[in-house]
Amino acid sequence: MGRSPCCEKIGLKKGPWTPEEDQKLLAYIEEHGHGSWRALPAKAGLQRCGKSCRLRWTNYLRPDIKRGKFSLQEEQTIIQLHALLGNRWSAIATHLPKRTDNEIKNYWNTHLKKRLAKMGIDPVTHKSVSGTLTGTTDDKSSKAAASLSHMAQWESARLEAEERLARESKMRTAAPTPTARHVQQTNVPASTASQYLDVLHAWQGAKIDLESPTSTLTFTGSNSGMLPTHTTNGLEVSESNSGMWQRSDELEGEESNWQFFSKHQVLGLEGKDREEDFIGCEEAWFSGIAGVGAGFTGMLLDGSTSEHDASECWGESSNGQTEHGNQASDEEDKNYWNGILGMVNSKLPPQSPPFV
DNA sequence: AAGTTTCTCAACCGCCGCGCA
DNA sequence: CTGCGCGGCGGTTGAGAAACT
Repeated sequence: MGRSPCCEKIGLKKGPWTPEEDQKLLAYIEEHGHGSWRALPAKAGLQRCGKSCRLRWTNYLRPDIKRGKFSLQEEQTIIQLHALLGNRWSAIATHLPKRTDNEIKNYWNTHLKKRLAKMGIDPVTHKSVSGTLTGTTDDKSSKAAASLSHMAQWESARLEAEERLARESKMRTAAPTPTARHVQQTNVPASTASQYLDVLHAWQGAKIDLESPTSTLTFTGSNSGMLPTHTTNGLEVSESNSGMWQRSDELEGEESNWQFFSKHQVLGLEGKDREEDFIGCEEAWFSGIAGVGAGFTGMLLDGSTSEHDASECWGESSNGQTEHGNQASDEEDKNYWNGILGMVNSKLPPQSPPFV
């Protein structure tokens, strides 16, 4: 098409932004909004192209950005969503408030991908490479993988529906805010919520139809939707090996917010900061969320493998070297895992069967 | 202590889809 | 209907930092 470049290549600065440039950009946007990115640099007195300004703003200067280490919960969410969505970083970012797609992409490429690979999980397919991970059976693996595939298809359809609804709502209302893409998928106008819900109901319905051998879903009525509850081999807190999608109706009145609750949240471990001494639990989670492994719950419940596998996960040191053979012999590790189990047990609803 | 390798992440590049004229 | 401009997205790069030899 012979399109012109996004900006004049000559005379524009590239590379790292200086504090002065940041200040200029920040001051301008705070006063005027960004408006047209293409026109912004000249107005703000910056020798940058609009694209560079937009990137700097969205990835760094925006006030609603959370920086620093990813929490364990965020890591789990990223892996879960990547298994469902693939490299759709912007879609993944909509599920991680205050994180940018660029940051998530970087974190995946530099940390999570390597760790999954190291554990014998293909970071692309999220399937076990060897098929022997954590002693899982082939039968379990294939069923879990099939289930995940269904979920991926439905999540994809759901996202498309959300995008469509967002577009429709945009047509009906005023122009969206500059950061609309970060809002559009969670906040749905009441006028379109019913359509949105159709998709979500179908999504939930399909999950019922999946007839997972390890999970059944029941629904209890709520004011405007369904709230899935779970019974998994008599344990009510685990759906498949991953977590659960839940809708929160109480947040914004008529607005519906769908949210993925990780297993740790379901189990009552949410809010625990990622600490060095939490790596073992983290690794256990990785084994579970692979979609093909025995799962965190499985490891905890399966007496024949639980402590062994958990200890192997725990054995991974911070320098990235997997210390095979450093098993449950360490008394500290035992205490640690007992502590985790105790925490899990203490946070379970009274009617839930205890871990053994 | 110095050189080399590896890791991290901000920033860039190019393509794509949408909206407008 | 078509072409163009723009914003957004995902892949990639490269400079600096950290780790290793």
